[in-house]
Amino acid sequence: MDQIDVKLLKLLQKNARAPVKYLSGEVSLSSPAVSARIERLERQGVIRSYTLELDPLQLGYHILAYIHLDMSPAEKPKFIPFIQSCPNVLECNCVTGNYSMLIKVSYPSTQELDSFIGRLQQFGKTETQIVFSSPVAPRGVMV
Amino acid sequence: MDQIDVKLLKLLQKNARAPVKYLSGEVSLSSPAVSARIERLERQGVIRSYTLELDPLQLGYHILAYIHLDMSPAEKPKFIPFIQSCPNVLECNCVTGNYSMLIKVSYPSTQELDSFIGRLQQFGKTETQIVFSSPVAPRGVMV
DNA sequence: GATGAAACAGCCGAGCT
DNA sequence: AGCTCGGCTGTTTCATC
Repeated sequence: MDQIDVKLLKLLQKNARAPVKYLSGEVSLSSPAVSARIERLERQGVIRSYTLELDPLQLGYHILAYIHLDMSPAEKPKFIPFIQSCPNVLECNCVTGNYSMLIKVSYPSTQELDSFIGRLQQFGKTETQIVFSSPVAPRGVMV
Repeated sequence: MDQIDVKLLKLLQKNARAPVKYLSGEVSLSSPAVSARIERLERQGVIRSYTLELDPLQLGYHILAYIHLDMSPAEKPKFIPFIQSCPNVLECNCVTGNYSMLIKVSYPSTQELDSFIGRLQQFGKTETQIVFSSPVAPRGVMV
């Protein structure tokens, strides 16, 4: 992991479909050399995957919310498979503090969100925060 | 936006570098037809960008945390530019409830996190939750 | 939206430093 | 041993139907 790797990651983060030829010009290396570096970063697992950033609104997801769930540890074995099977769950984190789970969800309307919260309450007490705006839109770590 | 568009988005979400030829086979269309659809989705803004999913740990980011910030609305004009200029801020949302801002950050260690929280406190009261584990790792909306 | 042709990029070899 | 330059294959894109 040297400075050239970092630069390649930055460039690919901006556009994951950037041609190797373009990248090689930016870092002043040959195409095969860049190819080999990218392949290594993939093998090492630094690059987990190439993915899309989509517009939730255009896909009909108008409601973004964070749900805090206060759950007893005994529920966890049941909770984990459940939460992983929910397609609208964008993120679920086990965190410090009273509300032990922090869940990020996206739904077409508050109606579906409410229904989901209802199902969540079998695991514990919830507290929901609706997102109004995002001064910093979700993004990956900066390399 | 028909079912073919949805399928293309799903495939690209799994691998944004998938060749058009492969995609065209999956949806039983010709390459130019698929190319045109992708181009349209880009123009419409459904596809915001092609990006990478990176491993934060391999990049030295060992601490992931959510910070709740209780800020008076008067501070907002100063706060927004500040938070947008912080490279370690992965996300910043304006939410309902007392703690009006929910900020997701990533730092190499608790030391840097603590220093950041110190700077945040000029804007209001904070409450921090460290992430232990992520049963559902951050992901985009499912199409 | 499909087909065929041209341009382009990516891959793999050989030669070089 | 690693990098750079060459040719070859496969993919993308454009014009036409």
